[in-house]
Amino acid sequence: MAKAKHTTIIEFTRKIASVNIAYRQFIQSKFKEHDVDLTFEMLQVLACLWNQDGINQQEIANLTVKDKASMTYLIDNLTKRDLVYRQEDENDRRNKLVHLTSKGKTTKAEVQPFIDEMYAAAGKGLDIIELERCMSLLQKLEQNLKEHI
Amino acid sequence: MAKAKHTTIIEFTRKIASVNIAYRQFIQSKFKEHDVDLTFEMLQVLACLWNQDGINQQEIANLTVKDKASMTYLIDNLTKRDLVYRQEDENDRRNKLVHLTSKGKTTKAEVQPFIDEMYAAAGKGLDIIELERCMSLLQKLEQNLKEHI
DNA sequence: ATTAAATGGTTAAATGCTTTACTATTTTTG
DNA sequence: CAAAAATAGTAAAGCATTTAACCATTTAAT
Repeated sequence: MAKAKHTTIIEFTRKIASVNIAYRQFIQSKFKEHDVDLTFEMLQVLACLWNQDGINQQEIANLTVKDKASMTYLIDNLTKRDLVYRQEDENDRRNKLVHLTSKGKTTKAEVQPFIDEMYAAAGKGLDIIELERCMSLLQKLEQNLKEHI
Repeated sequence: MAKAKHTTIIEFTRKIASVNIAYRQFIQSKFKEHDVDLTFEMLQVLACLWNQDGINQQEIANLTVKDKASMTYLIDNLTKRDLVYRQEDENDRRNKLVHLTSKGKTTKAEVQPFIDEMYAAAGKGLDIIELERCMSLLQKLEQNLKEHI
């Protein structure tokens, strides 16, 4: 690979990591400011359920790009906080369906504004066409990495 | 914000997270395949030192986009494995300069090929101009998030 | 010059991630 | 149908991250 391109890829990789961290810090900072006692990961899980309640742990893991073992741990913690509960799936007893408690449901009203704010802030001044072009490049890059493992 | 754009940003955000994970899994998979007993995070630190030995912990933290507390922990772990050692900076005694041991240096030859392979795989078929355009969009997005915290 | 502020590092606690091994259940295959 | 493979979830151990409080040292302000 040409030196210039190699250097560009290295910078690009670092930028992806730092953007990822910026998202996380945005939410953590808003939550701290407003005394919301939730981690970024818990929020990711809750957001899936606000969109569709009663999906199973593996489905949540896929949506949040996490491991099923991490998901067990996260659902445990959310259960301790009385935000969700597990229910066995009668149609396929391997599955545990995850449901929001009433507290889990009301939490949405409390935190959704911060999520909307995050997306609004992130996209400020960005062109949707550019975003889509960039996303398709990211898609190719991800596919490249997965193909060469 | 228009609905289409909001949806695009949400997808975009998820794609950034999944690309980040793809990088990590690429390295973890190569390391496992070749019995290299290093985590992704340890590699990030070592790669900084292979590039420039003897920088301080905060500099490594900045380069790897990590917290200084995480850095203390990582340097502790790398020290236990006899890959690096700390040295007090005589010019500014707040700093600890981190140096590679001889084992830390020889590890580079073992591992650098996988890193090069990762960047080569990632960039395959991608245009450098596109990469730079995408990177500048990511830069704006990151700046947006930081400004609205 | 002295005080206040900033910087670099450490520690501890709580949370999260990853790997491996394991159980239970369902689906595929021969 | 029975054996094998795949899928969903759990558990434990080791590693990583975040926050907050805390030192030590250096720099800035007056």
